[in-house]
Amino acid sequence: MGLRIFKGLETDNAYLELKTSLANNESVIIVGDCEVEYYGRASSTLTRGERVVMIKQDGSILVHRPEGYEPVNWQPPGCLFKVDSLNGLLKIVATRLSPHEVLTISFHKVYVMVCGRLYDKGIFSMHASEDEMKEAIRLNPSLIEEGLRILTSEKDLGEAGYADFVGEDSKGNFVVIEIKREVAGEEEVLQLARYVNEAKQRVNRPVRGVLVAPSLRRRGQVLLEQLKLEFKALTPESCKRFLKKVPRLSLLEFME
Amino acid sequence: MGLRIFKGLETDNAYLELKTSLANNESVIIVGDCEVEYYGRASSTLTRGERVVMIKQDGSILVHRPEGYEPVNWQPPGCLFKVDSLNGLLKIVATRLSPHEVLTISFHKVYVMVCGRLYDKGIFSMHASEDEMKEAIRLNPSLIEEGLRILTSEKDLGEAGYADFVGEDSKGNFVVIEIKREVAGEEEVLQLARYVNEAKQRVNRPVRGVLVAPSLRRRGQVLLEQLKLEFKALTPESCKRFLKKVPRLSLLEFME
DNA sequence: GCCTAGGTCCCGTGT
DNA sequence: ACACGGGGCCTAGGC
Repeated sequence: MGLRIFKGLETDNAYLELKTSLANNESVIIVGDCEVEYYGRASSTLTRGERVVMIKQDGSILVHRPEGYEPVNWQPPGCLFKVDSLNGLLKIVATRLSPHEVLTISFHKVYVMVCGRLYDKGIFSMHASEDEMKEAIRLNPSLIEEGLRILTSEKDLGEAGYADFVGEDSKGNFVVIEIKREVAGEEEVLQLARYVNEAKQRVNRPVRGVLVAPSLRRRGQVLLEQLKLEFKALTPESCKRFLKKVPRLSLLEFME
Repeated sequence: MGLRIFKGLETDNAYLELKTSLANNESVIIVGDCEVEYYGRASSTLTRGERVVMIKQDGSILVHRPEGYEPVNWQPPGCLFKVDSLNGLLKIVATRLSPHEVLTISFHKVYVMVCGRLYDKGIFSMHASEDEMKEAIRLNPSLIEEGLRILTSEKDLGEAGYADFVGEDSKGNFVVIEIKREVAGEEEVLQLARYVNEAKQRVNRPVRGVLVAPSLRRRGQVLLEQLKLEFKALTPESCKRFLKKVPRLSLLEFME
């Protein structure tokens, strides 16, 4: 690791180092006293204060205040950087082309600057998402109801969108299934209703619609009853527990 | 500024410094080689790689890979930290109480560590959001239609939620107005429909519903027609241009 | 480019 | 605590 670390740099020296770093596509962290302006979909100003600015190798940039999860200002990956040194200020202009947005950071003081390429080939894997619920249901449709058979996943229903699953119940009814990892509401019921209506026009037999989620909000319950749809409570945790018990294909194999 | 900066610390020394920093409620930035685990609403693992970890004064923590706008793992403000040094590893455990979630970061190597309190009393101000559209419309309802009068803003419509505005047109009809800063869709039409239905039960005269947004998606258009609601195209930019021309009260004065 | 759908979304606000 | 609405949301996938 060849990180270059600078303490208490004058802004004009910081400018030179930063220019080199950006030319070499390095990551840069700057801690210092700055002000920030943004113009684009919205616009904002932030007066002077001490912050952490992170520039990443993919052309993203974040301005972090000493509190809060979110960056106060930022630019997503792929933006263009221009740096300048004038009147004792280190100026960083990060421009995004589409939509056209400009972020300008002006450092009055640079306390610390860390420059260097970071090597990260680590593998990130996530679990207990909607995908895991889908896999569990595919392997064991009786998690939703006894006798259910899954026919297709991610069924294209044209204008209506994509149903998570379509299947068939023990009585031969067509079943459209929409799965949510979290508590569902009106929006999710409406989504299912679209799929069911579309399916009714395509299938020459009774069509049921089942919303699968950990729970359903009051408004969603009202709409669900009006539209004569059904709800089945199921949590990602219970799906995960089920998957643990079953020797199974990997998610990747499932996807192909 | 009294930032403490450490290069190439052994993990056990990093542990001691980090413990002191957290006890003093300082911000900490660590650049190093680490692995990460998360368990909570979902769960994830991330194998070894070089990353930037930021701990903030409000108890939030972010793990940033060298690419991407978003942190790969994180914990929002208010979490509890526990640090440990064992087997040559610096271990940081950040726990959130509700929902119960645990983030564990294990550093194999610490390249740089920066510790210190940051002072940021800067003032952040945002413009051209939905609020600015509302203010422009309030000052000049004819941006929506000639002869419109605004009666109240944020009218409480009980179960149905809050309409952005209610007003009265030149023919004495009651008008419910929903404003969106961005392209609107089905969801926004549905929201307006709720407000209109609620208003109809409360007002003893014809009720119109107008959705105001830069544009309306196809699906939204269909639903809008079905529900006999109306759409008026208006962009935040045009509202901003209007506001610039008018000497006006501040947003704060408007809010009271 | 637009549109759809999801997220450990986060965040404020109100009940 | 839950629910609802908003965000410069961001991100990924399809067309």
